[in-house]
Amino acid sequence: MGLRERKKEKTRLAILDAALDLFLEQGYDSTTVEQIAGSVDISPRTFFRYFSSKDSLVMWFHDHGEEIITETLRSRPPGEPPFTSMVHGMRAVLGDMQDSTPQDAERFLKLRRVLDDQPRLVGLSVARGAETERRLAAEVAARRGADPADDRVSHLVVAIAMAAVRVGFECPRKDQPDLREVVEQMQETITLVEGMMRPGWDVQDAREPADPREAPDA
Amino acid sequence: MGLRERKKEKTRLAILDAALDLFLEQGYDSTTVEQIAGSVDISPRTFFRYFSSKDSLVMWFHDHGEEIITETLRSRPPGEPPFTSMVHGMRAVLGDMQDSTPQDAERFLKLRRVLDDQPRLVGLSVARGAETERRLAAEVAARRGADPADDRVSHLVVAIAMAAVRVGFECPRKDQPDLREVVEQMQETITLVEGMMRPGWDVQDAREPADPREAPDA
DNA sequence: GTAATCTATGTCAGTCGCTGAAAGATCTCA
DNA sequence: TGAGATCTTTCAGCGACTGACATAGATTAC
Repeated sequence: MGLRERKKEKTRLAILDAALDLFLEQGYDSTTVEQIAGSVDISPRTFFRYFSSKDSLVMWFHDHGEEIITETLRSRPPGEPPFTSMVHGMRAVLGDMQDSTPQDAERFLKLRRVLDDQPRLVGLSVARGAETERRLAAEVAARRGADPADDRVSHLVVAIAMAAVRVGFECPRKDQPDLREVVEQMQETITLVEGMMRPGWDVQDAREPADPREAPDA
Repeated sequence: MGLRERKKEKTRLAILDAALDLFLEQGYDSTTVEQIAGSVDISPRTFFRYFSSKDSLVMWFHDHGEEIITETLRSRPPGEPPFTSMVHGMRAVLGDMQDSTPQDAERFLKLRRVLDDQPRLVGLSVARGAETERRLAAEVAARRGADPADDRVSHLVVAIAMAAVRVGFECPRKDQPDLREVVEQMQETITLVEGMMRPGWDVQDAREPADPREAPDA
């Protein structure tokens, strides 16, 4: 990897870090691209050469996650139930998070805080999720041998799985969770949704709101 | 209802119709607010008094649906399983669609076509869905007597239900379906997702595709 | 080591979405 | 009809984003 490449990567991360800090300081909307660019000494035009939009600053996590899930799907055994494969994909994402460098972990946590008081941005991430969903659904449909363009079951598999990840990501309400906690929360949510896939799943623990962990069957 | 009110409503619909037609003719991105305003003889500034953004032109359906679901949730018996309530809400939306005027039906179908070749816009709708989801989840959590701020099961109930509606909305690939067909598709999808909520739901009908590329393993 | 080349960056001008403020037009109602 | 509320337009301006062109720097060929 040449010196040039490394410099680019460095700039990229510098922009990201500067942006996250500014967002946390003064809010997403009141931070301009000009400011971000200014604080890493590049021109606004250059900013857009690194990130296609201000919004895309907050989507790198999503995009990375999508890659991992796609790879995982391709590597799962063909006969496996699609939802199970999706669950493996999601767990792979969580695994990747646990292996991440301290710097990456910090970025992730900052991102979470930014998204936390800006529901619109979560929305954007979800928005990109809609496209992701089509791609992943095609992937899943291919595995099931169904028509990729018109297989609602595949779409639903993906949509439900992604919903679970998102809910897990959003839910921890503690203000300064550490990475491990967030990952655990997400893991629990995935487990939760796995357990839901049977009749009555949504009643089950409504009877006992005090204690979330309860016997799996009534 | 005064003359003023009626005139406003008329303008609103005129804008909507003009916009939908322009979007279909020349694409969403290459249609400017100036053009839309021009074709109904109002100033661009006035456009923004009727619709808070260009994007919001494409969200009226979503917003309307959210209202109906919220109302429905409030009117369901307290003991009912939350997912069942959500299903009632979604069916209410479909019912409302069937009762809509021919003009509204046409608008809906045009909207569908616009969204069809602009995944980003579906995304936007979904994006707003994220906020909707928080509201509805709070509603559901209240019904379950759980903490509205931190109840993942409620979030999941809503997220999964909305995913189903969205998938049903997106999936019909026929280019010129009529309203009845779309509604039926959505209905089927809802039914489908109801049936999924048990172990193995995602394997189940993988056994009977027309062309079983894979043998269901043991 | 110098020249040729490639690529990242900066500058500039311009489009589009969107907003606040102030002035003008229109409707409503006493 | 006149007073007051409400709707619309005009205008000036911000911020995101883009294309075109020029420049500075790194890379490669000689």
